[in-house]
Amino acid sequence: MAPPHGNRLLSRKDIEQFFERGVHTHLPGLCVICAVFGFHDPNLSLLLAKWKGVNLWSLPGGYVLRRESLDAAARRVLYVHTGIRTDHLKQFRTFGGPNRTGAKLRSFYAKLGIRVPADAWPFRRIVTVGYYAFVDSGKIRARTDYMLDVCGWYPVNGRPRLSFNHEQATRLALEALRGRLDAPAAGVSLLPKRFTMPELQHLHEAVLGTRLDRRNFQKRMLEGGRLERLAERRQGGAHRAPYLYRFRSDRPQDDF
Amino acid sequence: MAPPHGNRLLSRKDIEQFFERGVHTHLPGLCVICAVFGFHDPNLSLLLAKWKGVNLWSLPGGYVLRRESLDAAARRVLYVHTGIRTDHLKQFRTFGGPNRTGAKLRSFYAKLGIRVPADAWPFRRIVTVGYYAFVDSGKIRARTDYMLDVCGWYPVNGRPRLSFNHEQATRLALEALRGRLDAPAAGVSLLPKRFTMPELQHLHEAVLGTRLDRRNFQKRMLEGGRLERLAERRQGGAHRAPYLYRFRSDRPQDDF
DNA sequence: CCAAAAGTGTTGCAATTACACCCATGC
DNA sequence: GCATGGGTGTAATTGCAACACTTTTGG
Repeated sequence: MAPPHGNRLLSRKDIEQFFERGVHTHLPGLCVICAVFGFHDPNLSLLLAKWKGVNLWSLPGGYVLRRESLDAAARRVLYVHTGIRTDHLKQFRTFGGPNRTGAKLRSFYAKLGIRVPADAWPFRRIVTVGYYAFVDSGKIRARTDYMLDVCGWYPVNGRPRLSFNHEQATRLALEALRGRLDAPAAGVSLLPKRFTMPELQHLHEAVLGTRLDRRNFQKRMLEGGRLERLAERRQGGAHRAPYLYRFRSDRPQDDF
Repeated sequence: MAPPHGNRLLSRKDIEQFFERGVHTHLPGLCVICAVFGFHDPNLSLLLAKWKGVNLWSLPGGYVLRRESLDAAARRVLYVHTGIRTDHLKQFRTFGGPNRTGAKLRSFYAKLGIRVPADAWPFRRIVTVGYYAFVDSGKIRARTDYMLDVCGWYPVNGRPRLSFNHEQATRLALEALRGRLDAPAAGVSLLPKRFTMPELQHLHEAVLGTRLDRRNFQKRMLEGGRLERLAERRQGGAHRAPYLYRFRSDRPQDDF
């Protein structure tokens, strides 16, 4: 995955350029949003951004270039706003009500002192393709581009209230994520190469929002032989040392 | 659902108008397609259209008006091309590769003798929101608008090969349809108000593409008490007369 | 030595699958 | 009367959920 825009996040200049030339470089009337769920044992969080100078929280999102796929747009947009890279973005729904607009953004750009055409397409009706992803929020720190005051991880339960229709989008994305948990090797990419059974269990529990039985969980994970137990145990924690496991790499992993 | 365009299907004049004024009335770069599955005991079919004068088969599709939702666009588009109305269109996927274009359509309009701007947006890159539906192909006859030679039902296995990416879209739509079969009351709207258990079973078998056990099927359908058996039986067929059932209407039906 | 986490197997229930016989009807 | 489809119940299996005791480790 080549770094888009080099390694920079969006700058003020990028935004000004977008409003000057965006109609040539981007697909008008279309945007993508990314519901990025983060896991850091044992917590499930959501990547949220607060727009600079206004009381506006949302999922990270942005516009689609004329020469890139929607999937690539989701990856790039996530990167240029938050510095986060992932290849595991999946579509969950496209939103296209006639009253969905970016009208709220006008005052945002006004406060930043960025001159924008009053009728630029980002302020008018917009169709939004929703993506979700699941990453390790311990490893991955979010940065903030020029447009944002804050960008970071918030607990899924007890997060700021989101604007646009992102509350609804988040609910749908979480449902989609839950539906993927029974896939073989679900969640592997969020754990270190060698991980313990309790760690894997916490991941599942965080996503499902429920508690699971240790023994039944272990049985389910081991059946099918995708996991391999190592001789070694994880030392250093309090209490009895748990075994380490790793995923057998010879099998295809759909994963998150 | 108010009849769009009165009760007319698309005429030559509508198409000419679209290419003159469409940029004002429609959202550019966006279209919807409808994978409409039809059931007529015991066959599962798919609604397909052959474009006039060219060897081009596809799912029915069309463009989105500036003032309508995507869902409404899917309903309207289906109607104005095929005369079919349904409220049960559901989204299954949005396709947005950078090479998806309507370039093939240029020669189509040329053969029809319709003057179109060479660079009109329908020939350039287009993002497509896919919808699917499930209707009674016995009750519902498809008509053909001005653009089509043929529009009708074809067996899902053994249909003409589809252009654009509609083969892939059809596969994804069928998967989505199958996933809805375990919903309560799945498939009711495709059957007469009073129907027999074998009829309901054939419907499920057609969608799943497998055979089911009569007794187990009946058990599953009856548990939960959504079906009510009537005293009457369906007379007139060969062999033993099966009971009639109807759905209890006091319960919410998601259905297809 | 106590608290807290991790390892391990069995049992019971519920859901699903498999299966066989009788009945009604048309030809 | 026979072939065909429809009606019904039970037995076997499978999958899932519930559950208790022992081991290890740090404090």
